[in-house]
Amino acid sequence: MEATTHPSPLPRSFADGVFPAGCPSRILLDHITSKWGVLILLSLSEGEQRWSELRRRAEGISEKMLAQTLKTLERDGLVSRHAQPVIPPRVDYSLTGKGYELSGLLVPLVAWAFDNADDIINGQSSRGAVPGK
Amino acid sequence: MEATTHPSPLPRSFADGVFPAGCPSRILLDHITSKWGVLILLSLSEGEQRWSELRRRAEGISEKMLAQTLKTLERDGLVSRHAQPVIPPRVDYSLTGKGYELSGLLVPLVAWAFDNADDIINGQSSRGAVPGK
DNA sequence: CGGGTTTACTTCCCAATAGAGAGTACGCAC
DNA sequence: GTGCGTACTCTCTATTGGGAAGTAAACCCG
Repeated sequence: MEATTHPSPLPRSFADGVFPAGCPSRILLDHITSKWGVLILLSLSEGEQRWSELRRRAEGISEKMLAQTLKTLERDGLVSRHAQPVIPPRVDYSLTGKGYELSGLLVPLVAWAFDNADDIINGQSSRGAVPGK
Repeated sequence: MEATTHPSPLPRSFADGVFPAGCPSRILLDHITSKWGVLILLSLSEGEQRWSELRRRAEGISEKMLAQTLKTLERDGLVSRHAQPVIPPRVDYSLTGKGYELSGLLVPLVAWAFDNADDIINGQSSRGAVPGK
């Protein structure tokens, strides 16, 4: 269906067969497109923030998931953690270089979702329903 | 790399407080950044494909999740479903206009993940481990 | 002409995962 | 010494996802 030409040429690599299950790309993709991963990367793209701030901004996240997501992103070298040994504890999180690179790609995606969300999600009453969702 | 300035100015809307849990943007974002949603949108960005083709290309997906994901994306108006009443059945899926728009934003993200995956995922032995993952 | 094959699903069951909420450590103000 | 505040971790339960089998109906094979 070459009618309109594709938005951008894909590297041949995922043209056929996408990429194998369990390969590094899949793993990384799962981390950064995870429900909370996106929100945290997005939030951090505004600058350094501490735990409690992130918790507030990623509204609805549980502490368990915040901890887990941050740990994963830190391990991936996308966010860096700076803990000050004071009491009560204070830990600041920020994006690394790679994290910023990534957030630059994430932002337009989220912006698009934001712009189109109302159109798409509301006014879908007569278009066939998925049971659970 | 943009040392200190942000990659792109975010709409004020998600600058503070991100967006509320359960709002349309969140729902849509969850659909399109879901593990399988990304892969299917990406695969379809190459053109119309039938069920069995998608199943093969999104390696590792279960039939249940393929059905569910396609249903969600169709409901969101991102993919369109064209069923031919033949036996054995033949159903073709393709992106809608909005779907193409979206895939144009998704592709660079996936390409980035693809390029950085090896660096990031391999060679992370000494950097602290997350239990399950 | 009976049986196997093919395709696009749906349903059921169980394992894995996410979420809610309580628990913890520690210093400080009162 | 009681209580607060922060950044976690732990445990228990709710939700979700994968695997496999089931289904319909035209076709090919022998």
